[in-house]
Amino acid sequence: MPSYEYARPALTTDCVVFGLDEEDLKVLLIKRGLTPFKGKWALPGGFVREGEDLEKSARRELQEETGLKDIFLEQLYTFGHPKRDPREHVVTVAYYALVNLSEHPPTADTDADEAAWFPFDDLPKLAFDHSEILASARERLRSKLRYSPIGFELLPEKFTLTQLQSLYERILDEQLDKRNFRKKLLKLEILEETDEIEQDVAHRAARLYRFDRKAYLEKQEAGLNLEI
Amino acid sequence: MPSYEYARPALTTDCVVFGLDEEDLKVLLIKRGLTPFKGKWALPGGFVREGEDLEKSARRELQEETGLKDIFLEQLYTFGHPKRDPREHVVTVAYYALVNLSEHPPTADTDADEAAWFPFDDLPKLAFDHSEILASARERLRSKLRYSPIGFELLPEKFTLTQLQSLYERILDEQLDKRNFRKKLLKLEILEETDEIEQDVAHRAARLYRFDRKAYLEKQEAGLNLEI
DNA sequence: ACAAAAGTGTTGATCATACACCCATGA
DNA sequence: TCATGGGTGTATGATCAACACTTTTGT
Repeated sequence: MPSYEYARPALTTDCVVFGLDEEDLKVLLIKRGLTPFKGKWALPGGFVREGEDLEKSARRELQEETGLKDIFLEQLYTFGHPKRDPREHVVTVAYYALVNLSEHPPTADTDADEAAWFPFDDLPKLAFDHSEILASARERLRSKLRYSPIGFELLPEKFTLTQLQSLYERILDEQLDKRNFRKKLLKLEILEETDEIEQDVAHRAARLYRFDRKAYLEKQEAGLNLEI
Repeated sequence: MPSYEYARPALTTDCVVFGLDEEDLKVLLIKRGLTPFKGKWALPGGFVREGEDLEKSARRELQEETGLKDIFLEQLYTFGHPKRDPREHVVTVAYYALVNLSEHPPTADTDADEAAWFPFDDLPKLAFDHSEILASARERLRSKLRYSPIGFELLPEKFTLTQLQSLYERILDEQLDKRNFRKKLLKLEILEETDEIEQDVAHRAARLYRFDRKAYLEKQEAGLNLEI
């Protein structure tokens, strides 16, 4: 059955970009310059080109629309309800990405459209089924964080244990015990203690740690359980 | 940016159907009747039609090619490498399905092609990148089984605890302790004890249990951890 | 009576949780 | 010297892993 017997749905990629600052878990949205949903906020994304790899497409669109590149990106789910785009049947392969907000300030570069960070808990109405995609990405982030050290992607290279705990608390949406949290994370032996401390704080400065990717990969290979 | 500015990749769905019998974890394959890979074994699947929902498409192809319907089916991952199909760029949304083999005998109905069950550990060379899709489905099955009671989909409605344990052992590929396994599963309270026992065995007959879907959903709602 | 699998409890080790105070620093 | 968050240990209960024998049934 050759493909040209039937009309094809169109194919896009969309990307849920998460960032974290002192206040919130944030999401990067772009303001649409074109119909449909012109002027509405939406996920960055666009049509996949013939011959283009899906992840490459997601990364290309992300860079064109928000300036972001070389960031953590993982496939989320493919959404294909025939009516999700009012024009025609458009299937979208959704990705989610994590960035360190301190290196990607509140308003990113933009190619054509306006881009801005929104608190996840205070989002505008979104175009298409993008709210659904966002909810699904939020759920994935939560569950993935429980068994995989992806949180580091949201932090600067060097961070304090309190920053890390706060990240877990805000993403998992539950309070954690300080002592137990530290014990557990240090026991994993995937954090490297640096000899630096945080700067410019009006109290005792905390030690800075760094994620030890190599140690993590070795432990993962060895089949160790790295749940938090 | 309207979709017709660029040529579109084609879109298919493919389905990895797992079954379990006394011997093996098995996979349902079809023999391709058309080029490319004519005569080679492949996953059941085919082109998504304009206006057709993805999951519906996967189910339709599955029924057309293997006769299977109304089975557990879940989206796996979307594979889109531009060269995965030698003809042109074809993106496939892969699903995986679980069936109770005792109700779907070794050779299924077929629409156009030949369909047959193969032991997962002794597969023929497959068309396209279907080996990769299969490996990915196997991994998903393993990890999903650890925290979700999907194993019941592979068993008859009523089953013994030994059957269930054997299922876990074969999918997780590790030996489990009989007493601990029983304790753990019974404590979850998602198994309903029937008043029947297995028939025609040359030894003491085991009690039959049934998966209590309602109890499971309630516990899941309540946020209980149902890891094995 | 024998072969085959069913069924059943206890113990020790490990892990998770709960919890409160002193310390270092800058203002 | 005060305010702020940094950093630390222990005790209790819960959970997990290891382990072997008796029971039931069919042949």
